[in-house]
Amino acid sequence: MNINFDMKTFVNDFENSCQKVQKKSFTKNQVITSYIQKRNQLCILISGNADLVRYDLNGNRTIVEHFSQYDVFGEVFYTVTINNELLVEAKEKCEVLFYIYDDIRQKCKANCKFHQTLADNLPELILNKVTDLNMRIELLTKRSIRDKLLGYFDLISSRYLSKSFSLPFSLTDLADYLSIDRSAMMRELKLLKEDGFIDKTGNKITLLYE
Amino acid sequence: MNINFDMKTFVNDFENSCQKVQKKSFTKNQVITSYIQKRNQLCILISGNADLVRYDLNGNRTIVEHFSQYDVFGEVFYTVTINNELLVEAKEKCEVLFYIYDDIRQKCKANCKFHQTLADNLPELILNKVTDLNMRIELLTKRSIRDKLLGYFDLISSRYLSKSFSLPFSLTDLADYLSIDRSAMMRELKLLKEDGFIDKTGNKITLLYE
DNA sequence: CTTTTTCTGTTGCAAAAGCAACAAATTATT
DNA sequence: AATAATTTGTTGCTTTTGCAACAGAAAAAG
Repeated sequence: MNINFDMKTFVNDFENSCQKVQKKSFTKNQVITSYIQKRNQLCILISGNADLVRYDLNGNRTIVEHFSQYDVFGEVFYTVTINNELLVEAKEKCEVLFYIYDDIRQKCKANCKFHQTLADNLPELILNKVTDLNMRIELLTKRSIRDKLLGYFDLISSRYLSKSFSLPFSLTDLADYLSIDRSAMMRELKLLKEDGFIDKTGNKITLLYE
Repeated sequence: MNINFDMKTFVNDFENSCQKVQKKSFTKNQVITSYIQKRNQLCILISGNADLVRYDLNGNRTIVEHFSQYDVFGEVFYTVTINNELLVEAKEKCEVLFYIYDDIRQKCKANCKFHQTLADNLPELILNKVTDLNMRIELLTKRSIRDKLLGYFDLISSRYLSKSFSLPFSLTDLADYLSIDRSAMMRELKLLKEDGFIDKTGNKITLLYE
């Protein structure tokens, strides 16, 4: 991320933005946006957290991405296919800014600073998403449930700079995020405990290795 | 992609670029670049095709991405972790342009048009990568080998606008790309044939449904 | 043109993961 | 505070996937 760009300051300056940017609030379980056709929407999550969820034809649910404060999402990042339904669902009370991508790229007519700042920092913003997605791919390409779990725990651990952390997901959601069966995952968690790799109380995990 | 930006024209104009951009050639199986530390490298594949390959601690090989003409890759897109070795390997004779990302973003001192054009189109370039990665994630989150294969075939089919196509991979590589066991994949391909979903001769596939 | 190497196709067996079903615990709702 | 809904934890059984090994085909190298 460009060191001159601070999302917090940027977002707090919303009052000075132009009319084209919309700010909306959502309550738990509400659909923030659905990816249906090319709408060129770019969204910034100001508060709360939300999931990008896909429901496929077999009825499987996948949590494609998990968003928390200042994460960026929206249909610009996606080539929508016919076989799935893609929704961003609020997991709790959320506030979201909605942009039209073209207003960022092809210069907002109002020529406002708010759009301009975002345009200037767009490459880094999207680049961050690329590295996130690459980490996600690294997780998904792991061959066993055990490796997926340990890989995910390592990620969270290094993010929180601690061997002990609470999962940002329910265990049910974690299984949908790692794209594995929940009961098989529970079994593996138990084995990881028994084998002395982790400690687990509720959704609090402690890594016992390294 | 911005309609004003044509990668082919851009790349052919290389002779007029500044000194900072390097053009290198590679032969089959050579390592084009390895992702080791933050080197802020951005590369454009001018000709040939190459794979981004990861070797993990268990000795598993994963083809993280497959690159063909005008694809963009490099360490800027990756937060490198300790547990893997990431290499871009030429699958055949390749020509590659090497940029330093900072020269694109923080304006090349020579102020050359070549860097500037890329800077202007950087968001779309990176955005294309995001949508590619999202498609990749969609494949990897499929729950069975069968669904991964069919999902991949659909992708190629829609890219070539034909129900019949040659795979851009060897079957060995395809398994590493889908992150599944090769022999299990071969078995599933046979079943797909027997069940009348596909026809297959060598690495030429024909989809028999829809 | 011959040899070496890599890739394909196949199989039996073992291990891992998925499915279904249920009780207990926890969290939401009225 | 009582009830409903969701999540957690568990298990037996089934299915899928992975592993290992090998022969034949194809491709690359000498």
